[in-house]
Amino acid sequence: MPKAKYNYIYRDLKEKIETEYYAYQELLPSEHSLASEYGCSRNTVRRALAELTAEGCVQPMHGKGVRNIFQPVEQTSFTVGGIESFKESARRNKQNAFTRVLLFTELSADETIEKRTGFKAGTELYYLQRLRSLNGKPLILDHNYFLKNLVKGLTPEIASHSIYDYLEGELGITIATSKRTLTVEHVTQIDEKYIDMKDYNCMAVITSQTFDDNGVQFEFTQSRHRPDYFRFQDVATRRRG
Amino acid sequence: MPKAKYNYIYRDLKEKIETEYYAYQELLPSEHSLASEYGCSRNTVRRALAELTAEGCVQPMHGKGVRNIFQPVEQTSFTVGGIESFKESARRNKQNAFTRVLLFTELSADETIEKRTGFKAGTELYYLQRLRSLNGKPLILDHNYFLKNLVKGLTPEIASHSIYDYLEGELGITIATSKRTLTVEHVTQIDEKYIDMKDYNCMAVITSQTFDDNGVQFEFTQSRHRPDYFRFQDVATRRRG
DNA sequence: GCCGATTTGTCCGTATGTATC
DNA sequence: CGATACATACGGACAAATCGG
Repeated sequence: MPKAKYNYIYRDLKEKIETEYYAYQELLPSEHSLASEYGCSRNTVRRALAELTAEGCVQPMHGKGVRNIFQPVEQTSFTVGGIESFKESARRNKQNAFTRVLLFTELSADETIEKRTGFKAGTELYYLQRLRSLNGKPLILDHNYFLKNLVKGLTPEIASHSIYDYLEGELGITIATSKRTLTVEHVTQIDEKYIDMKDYNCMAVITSQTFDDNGVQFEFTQSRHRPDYFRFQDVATRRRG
Repeated sequence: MPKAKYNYIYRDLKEKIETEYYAYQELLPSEHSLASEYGCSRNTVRRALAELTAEGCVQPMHGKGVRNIFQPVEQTSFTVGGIESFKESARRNKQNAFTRVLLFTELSADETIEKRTGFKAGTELYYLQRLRSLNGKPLILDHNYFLKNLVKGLTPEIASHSIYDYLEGELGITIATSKRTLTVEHVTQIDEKYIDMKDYNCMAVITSQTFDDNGVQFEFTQSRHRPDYFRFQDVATRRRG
């Protein structure tokens, strides 16, 4: 969708990196030569490189060049990364996804909910519980709160497919950022009721607040994963100064 | 240390956001007016804003303005974020840190280690086990592998203080990026020997490969945290296209 | 050690496009 | 419609780091 030139260059470079057209640990062509290759300014090349740097695909070295440090990740379990719907994650992890809606209600936020979710008391919300299965095995239990004001006309039917498709496709909501916290918590009775926990007494828990492009929080979700099918990946860069 | 102008602007804006000089959900001054305020070009302001955006502090809105969406995080447990030494994390979390070196050896990587750590078989490594305590309670168990070639002259004495201080201060190594994977695993005998696990039978596990500014991996670490004192935070942005 | 060529890092001024109000 | 705001892109300038001769 974005017709931006830097975005095209970003995708092109990324493909050449992933397919090892540029070998691992090798230097990419200089910014100057990339600029003439793509017929653009050096700034535009630099912008594409900045994205690749943020993803940990390349490493720019002052005075030397830009090194390819991309390594493919193993995809054994269910890997979580950026903002994705369950469907998208499942497709990326090449797994068969199924969602069962356990609970679909509406409620008004009180002070307890405000403190936990970030929604002001009195706010009208949808509250859902959904059980996610991969290849037939129930492994993830989601508790979702959606802002009724913004996420209009939500139904159990939609919730059993993809709410994100509905938000972005039907309602024209632009999902912008998501603040996530990852913790490990004791299993609950609800967890044990729906998920075969084997001998684990803990769950990997992702809680997230998600905002649209107006800075309005429209979602709070707690996503509880069985440990052996959970993997979260991240590339961090060291902050100097 | 970075005397870059955009870095100064970034820090100045961040402080004004954190201290609510700019209120939550309010718009910042326009890029144009910030540029004249700081006596710089609009590009330089935009660069500072881009960093704040990546951190989830602000949200730029096309045609409208830039909204402050910073919310302070609760710091009850031990929160992990960017690349930090244990000491730095402890200071940020306002906790008293103590490190005990359980094991300090040298070894040569075999194929099992290569597969797990990313160090080629035959590579000479330091292998350490360290127990981390917060406010007197042992809570974290680290398994560290360091490249002997690069991390010269490591001693148990240094390992009991801060290896990162040693790397950056004494050896002049620049820490660049770290690829991290977060999983939840069963407790091991070693975990139970040193850490009071209460009734948890799982640990929050961060495994990380860390690279210097030449793209050379010099560290592989597995950091095992007791669940109730573990918290990982993250801001993700939705990728379009 | 010095010098010059190359490469990335920072910054500027300007122009144009697009969305909002 | 015009004014304002952010988004993209260009070309140029100089600084800082690296490397080879």
